[in-house]
Amino acid sequence: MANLLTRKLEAFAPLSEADRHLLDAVIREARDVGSREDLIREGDAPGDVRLILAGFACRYKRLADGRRQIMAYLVPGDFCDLHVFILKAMDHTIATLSPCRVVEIPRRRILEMPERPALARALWWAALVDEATLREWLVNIGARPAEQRVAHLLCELLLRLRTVGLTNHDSYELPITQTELADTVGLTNVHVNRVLQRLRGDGLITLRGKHLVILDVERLNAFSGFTPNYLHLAAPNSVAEQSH
Amino acid sequence: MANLLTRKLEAFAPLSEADRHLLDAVIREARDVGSREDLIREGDAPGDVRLILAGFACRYKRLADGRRQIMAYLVPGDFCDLHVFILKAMDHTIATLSPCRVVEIPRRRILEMPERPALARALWWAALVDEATLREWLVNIGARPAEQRVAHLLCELLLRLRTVGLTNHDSYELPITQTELADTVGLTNVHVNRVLQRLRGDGLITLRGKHLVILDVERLNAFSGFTPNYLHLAAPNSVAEQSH
DNA sequence: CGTACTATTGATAGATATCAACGCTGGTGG
DNA sequence: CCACCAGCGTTGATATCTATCAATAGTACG
Repeated sequence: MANLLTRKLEAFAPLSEADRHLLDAVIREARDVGSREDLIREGDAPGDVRLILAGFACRYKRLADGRRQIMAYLVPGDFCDLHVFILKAMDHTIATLSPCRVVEIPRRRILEMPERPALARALWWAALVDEATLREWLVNIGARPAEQRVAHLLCELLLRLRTVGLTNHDSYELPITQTELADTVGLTNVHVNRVLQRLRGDGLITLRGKHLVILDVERLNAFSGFTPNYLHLAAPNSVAEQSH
Repeated sequence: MANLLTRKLEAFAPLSEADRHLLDAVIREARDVGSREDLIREGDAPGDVRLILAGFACRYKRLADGRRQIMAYLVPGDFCDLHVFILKAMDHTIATLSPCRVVEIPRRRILEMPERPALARALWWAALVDEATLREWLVNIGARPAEQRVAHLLCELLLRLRTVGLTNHDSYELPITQTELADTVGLTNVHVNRVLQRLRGDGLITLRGKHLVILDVERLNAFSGFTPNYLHLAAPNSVAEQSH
């Protein structure tokens, strides 16, 4: 299996053999983290750069009334905090949603990237896509009704997971609870439950346990208003399918 | 009057005399743009870097049903697109909300920044703060009820405008329509209108025309759950007051 | 002094949250 | 291996919030 990270970064532009080797080296010393553990907390000083190799993690904030808002999903190939080390304190918490495999990359590894222009650009790209995704989530929560909101999220995840080879045709594993889904789209767990039932009823998806199948991608895209432009993928059609 | 941009960047860390001169030079050739003009549109290729010197602008996306979501306010001292030139196409539109004064900074000016570490770090910081603000907006829209939502926005703007010297005690000019406010917090213009009335009725603010007065900052902060940590300001108390 | 936004108000509809309960499942300890 | 427990998904009834629709009143501006 190809290195997950190179695979993702090459969705932007090809890398040299040397760059790929460097990325391989970076990924060696991963560790496993259990489900629902905080990786770094709001207020902590940012340390090394973390990269998710397997599992789902998220960024979130908790409000005074106990409500929590998930602001990003981190899926395999995503960096937790590529550039934050400039800042003195984290302004949000990062936690696993499922069991995860995580690498910690020494800060200096990242700092020496400028010597490798293609790699540096690829990391830039990754950071810009993260930000663009955040903007799209804002649109999603701010302007779309409940059903299109969760549908949109499912469409986005299909593409993101596909670029790292974690889809099987139009299905993937979504190791997330309905309550967590609710915290990400700004709805109640009860309401999310009903929304999912309606999406199932409309023949758009199948979701049993943690296994999601999108029955008609075109229709789900159209329904939710999903357009992948904000993911800034180089060649939308060139991504190969691969089951884990 | 001190250079607005240096003033903002020094909210992160002091700059050298040379750096400040460079920023002064960058700002010379500004142009005026009318209200409600698009500066760059979704789909366009990013060009030079733009910086707002006066007035309010915003990032927004428009959905198929005509609804629009504003994803960021750009106030004086804010960059429109610091690093996007890596990408091939804009994924959102940037437009003025009021008459604005804008500089276009040649891309190469930005690219030579790495030779000035303090400056480079300051620009990094600005970009990270933009992203952190975006996250906070997501929390705002996703998890806070209507009144706290708009209250929170007003609290944020007070601080952001203060760091560039555009506040007068606890008041500032908010050259924005209620409908635009509605498009940013994900509510209806009618509802925003009622929310504002309640905030007025509770003695929290005064808003006549475009002039906003926050009557009790502490209370508004507490009410809306505002904490400025995500703005990553170096010295919260050291900012001087200055009326325009 | 019209004209066109913008702000405001009232009445009503619709969406989403809240509250409460129940069944299912997977894991865990006896 | 079974009994228990806790978390998760599901359902129903109801309350609350926010949107919609429609109209009127300010306000700015040519």
